[in-house]
This record gives sequence, C-alpha cells and structure tokens, in this order.
Amino acid sequence: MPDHTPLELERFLPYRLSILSNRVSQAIAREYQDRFDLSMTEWRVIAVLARFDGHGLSARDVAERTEMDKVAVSRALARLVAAKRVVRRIHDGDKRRSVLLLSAKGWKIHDVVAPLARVHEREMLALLDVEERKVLTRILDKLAPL
Amino acid sequence: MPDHTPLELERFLPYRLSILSNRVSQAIAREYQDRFDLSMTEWRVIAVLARFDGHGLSARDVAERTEMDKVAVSRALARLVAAKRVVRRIHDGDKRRSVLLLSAKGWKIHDVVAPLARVHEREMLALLDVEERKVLTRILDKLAPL
DNA sequence: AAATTATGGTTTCAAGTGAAACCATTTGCA
DNA sequence: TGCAAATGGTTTCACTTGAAACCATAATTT
Repeated sequence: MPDHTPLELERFLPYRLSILSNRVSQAIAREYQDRFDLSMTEWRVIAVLARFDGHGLSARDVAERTEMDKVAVSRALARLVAAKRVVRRIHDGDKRRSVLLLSAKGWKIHDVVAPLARVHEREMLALLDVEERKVLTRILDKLAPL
Repeated sequence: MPDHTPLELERFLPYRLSILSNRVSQAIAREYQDRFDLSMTEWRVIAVLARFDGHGLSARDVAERTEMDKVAVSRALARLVAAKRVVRRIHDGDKRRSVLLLSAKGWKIHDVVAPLARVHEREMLALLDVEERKVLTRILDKLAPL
C-alpha cells in the first residue's frame, strides 16, 4: 500500500521561506518602482556602487557582489546609465572592462533609498524579540554563507 | 552634507532572505524539473490536492492554499490535466467551479516527491542546532503568519 | 423575472528572465 | 610572434510571468 502521507506545505521550510521572501521583496520592489522608477536589481546595483565607491567596480564585480547574473546586471546598468544615474567609463589598459560610478543623481537616489531600506528592515525586526533577532542572523550565516 | 552611509547589502535582511530562498528554491525546482518534468508551481498544486484529498478543491481554493495567483494556478492545472496527473470535473450546481482530484498518476508522483521534499528540508535543518530550529519556526510564524 | 454585479477561470499582451550565441579584447602558450 | 583559449559584456531567442481584459455562470437587486 502506497504511502500517501501528504506534505503539509504550510509547514514546509523551503515553501515558507519563499513565501516570506516574496512578500517582503514584493512590497519593497513595488515601493521603489512607484516612487523612484527603480527596479530591485537596479537598486542593488546602486547599493554596491555606493558601498564600494572608489573601487572602480566593473559590471562583473557588481554581478558577483549582488549574486545576480551578468545579463541582469548588464540590463540594469543600461537603464541606469540611460537615466544618468550611473556613469560608465572604460578601464585603462583593458578595453573590455567598464568602470562604474554613481553620478550625483545616483547618489541622490541612494541617499533617499538607503534609509528607506533600513526602515523596512527595522519594521521587520520589530516583530521579533532580541533573542530571535540574534538567532536569525546566525541562521542566515549558516544557511546562506558568504 | 549628504549622508552617504552605504547600505551593506550582504547584511540587509530582505536581501539575505531572498538570496537564501532563491538558492533553495532553485536547487529544488531544478531537480523536480529534470527528474519529473514538474515545475515548482505544479508540485505545489499536487501537494495541496494530496493534502486536501476528498475536499473537492477548486482552482480558487488551490490558489489560496498555495499563495499563488490564479493565472499561475490555471496554467499549472492545464499542464497537470494534460499530463493526466490531475482530473478535472465540474462542480454540481455551479458550472463555473472545477473540482480537482489527483489521478493515480498524480498520486504516484506525489508519493515519490513528498519524501524527497522532506529530505531536502532535513538537509537544511541538519545545518542548524536544536535551538536554532525551534527559533526559526517561531520567526517564520511571526513574520509570515497563516 | 430582468438587469446588475460578482465570481471562477482562461486568454491576451507586455514586460522580465536565463541560456546560449555572440563580439571585442586580452591572456596563455607553442 | 602568432594562435588558441579565456574573459567582459551585450544581444538574441524562447520561455515565464502578472495585469488586465475577457467569457461564462451565479448571486443580488429591483
């Protein structure tokens, strides 16, 4: 007799994770889209360019730092450059490589969105107590290192 | 002077959550695809139909239970019915509503995939200690209730 | 009962996505 | 030095996806 023991989706970890992550990302993405005409991937690009300002990051570096594939990054950059939020130069001595910098416009977006992002994070953390927050960080370190 | 305090993406909670969730989902989805020609959404449909067997679920019910939108469910069902993994009848007394049931074929898939899913979950949990597991559940209950 | 509104479900359309092909340049090596 | 392989980046193609329009049926209002 076959084992029909059903999987309880709503207690299944990968499922719950994906629900949570989708809800959070959706909410944030929608806000960035509406208020700044900025996609999630574009925002991530801006965030790393801000963080590693002065390092002269290339598109490849950005892809690595954001865990997005290079096609996504290429497209996000195309839009950001077109909107003059990012300046693209060419690397001295390697004409394949681009050197990416936030423009003044890009910094302005960053300076508004970054605090906003932190608010979102705080709202989320506000639902947890101190211990839960600590353990959550530890869990993420273990499950998705780097 | 503007505040350029950069957002550290790799410590930003929504970002980390999305990375983790994507990695896990991707790995699982790929396996189901390769081994059973089954998409993630199709698997979720099968899982709820198995779980609520005998309840005569409609497509709408499935959408609710899986937190997927009705378009996704409609398409998943179309494929599942075409593959004879799900049987679709029409509700007595409401000709709009469908009544969905797993076929023998559908049950067979379920009986193989459900244990496999549990293995995936266990592998994940194996990286955590007992306390972390308990707290993780609590965190998910708080952040993504229902 | 006729007319309006709501509901279950599918289709359509536009946008987003990844894989693979591609181009230019650079690196490694015979 | 010259030629094959590798690398940074963009484009193409086929597929997925969500929003809105849509169709049929049911429920509600008058």
